Amino acid sequence: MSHTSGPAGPRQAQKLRTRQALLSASLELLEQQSLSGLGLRAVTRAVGIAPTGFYRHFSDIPDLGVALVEETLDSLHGMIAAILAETGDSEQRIERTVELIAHHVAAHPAHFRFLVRERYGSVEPVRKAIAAQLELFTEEMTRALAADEAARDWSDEDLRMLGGMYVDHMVTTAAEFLETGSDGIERTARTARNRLRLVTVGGHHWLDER
Amino acid sequence: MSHTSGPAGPRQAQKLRTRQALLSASLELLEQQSLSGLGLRAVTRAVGIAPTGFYRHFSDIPDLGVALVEETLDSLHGMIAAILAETGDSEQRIERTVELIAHHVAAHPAHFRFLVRERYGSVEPVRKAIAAQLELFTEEMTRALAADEAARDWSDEDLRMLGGMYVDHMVTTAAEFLETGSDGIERTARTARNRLRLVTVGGHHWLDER
DNA sequence: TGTACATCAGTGAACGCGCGTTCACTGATGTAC
DNA sequence: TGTACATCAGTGAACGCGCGTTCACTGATGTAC
Repeated sequence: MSHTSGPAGPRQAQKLRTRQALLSASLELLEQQSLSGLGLRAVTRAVGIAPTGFYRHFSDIPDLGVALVEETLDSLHGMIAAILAETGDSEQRIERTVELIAHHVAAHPAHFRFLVRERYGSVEPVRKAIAAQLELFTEEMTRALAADEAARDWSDEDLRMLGGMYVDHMVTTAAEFLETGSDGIERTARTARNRLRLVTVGGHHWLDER
Repeated sequence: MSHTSGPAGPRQAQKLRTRQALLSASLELLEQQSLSGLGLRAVTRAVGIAPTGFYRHFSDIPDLGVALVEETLDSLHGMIAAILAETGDSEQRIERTVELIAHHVAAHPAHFRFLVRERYGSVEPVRKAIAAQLELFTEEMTRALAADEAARDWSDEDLRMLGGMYVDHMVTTAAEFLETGSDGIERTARTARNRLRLVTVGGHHWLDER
């Protein structure tokens, strides 16, 4: 084995491909059911390997679930980075934020469905992994807020609360886009923008009323 | 059969008691797993009747789930009524609201766990039933907000958005209380109060910035 | 009130099915010399 | 480069188990007269 990554011959590469196939087949099956109802046999059947092959990659379904969290939250991370990169006045940023959420949800519906469903699901390791990742996003969001001069007199705790509200709002909005048929998208987007506006207005006057 | 309720002899009464036992045993089992993983045999075993007895009360597990939603959301309705009945200035109402949420969650943890877990769970009829009930709460909350003179110039849509934020906040806060060990309760409560304050401040200045 | 019949909540045996896991295996890939 | 041995991703048979559902049933409760 080399220092960090090990050899990467054809065998290793094939193993990775199979692992990836297991993950994406699972994600697809999870559009219709929750992780606790997903069977190892169903997953291997979808991929086209024998049931026992599963154990070469994961010890059980919760273990696969945790791996899915990591894959899935890369999606969300990309979205957050895109949102934070937006410039312009707050109204423009609000509009772009909601557009970006709608776009990312439409591009990766299975990722978001999994995230929303398992966030409070019954598989503890997965719940924990999601909570940890959302925690990281809150920190990232909070740092971005702290860099804004409008927040120079905010306490750390208040900034974190605000960052948490934005992250929560993103997840809630993503869930609403998933539930809404294509005809309700504009109504959902309008409500999402108004909620962001309300929070922003509250933020502008936060220090006045402390 | 009489006009509305039918006869209520010992047989009917016994049937109702068994039905109730099925519902509460299910709720207890659901603290550890999600509805899609709950088995009809596990439920009847917990109650002490034969598996086939289940069908005298429900056609399947999703059907029982929908009945659970109704029972569970009576809890939430009681909480909302108590919150709306609060008087005093907004700071006092915020404090009482968070206290009431903490108290109701501690008193009916299984109800809230079920609600939070199945809200975006994989059993469609249950998801639909929860969404419909939360919709009713949003309307109730919106009517209460509309009665407040501070909201006399708000549009219906904006009031509804605000009502939805309050309902969402309650559910989110309930979920947080459930996830938090007893040592984090005060921290969770403080964050919940601050979020309510932020939304309230935003509401006070909403019309200024329109 | 007493009798004869109807209802129906709960029973228990039986079924076929898909599940997770074990085990010894195969054969292509990797490695040491 | 060639050879001999090691590794290990994927196989396939077998297992015991709990599941949901069917069916004909029992016996207490309900009802008509």
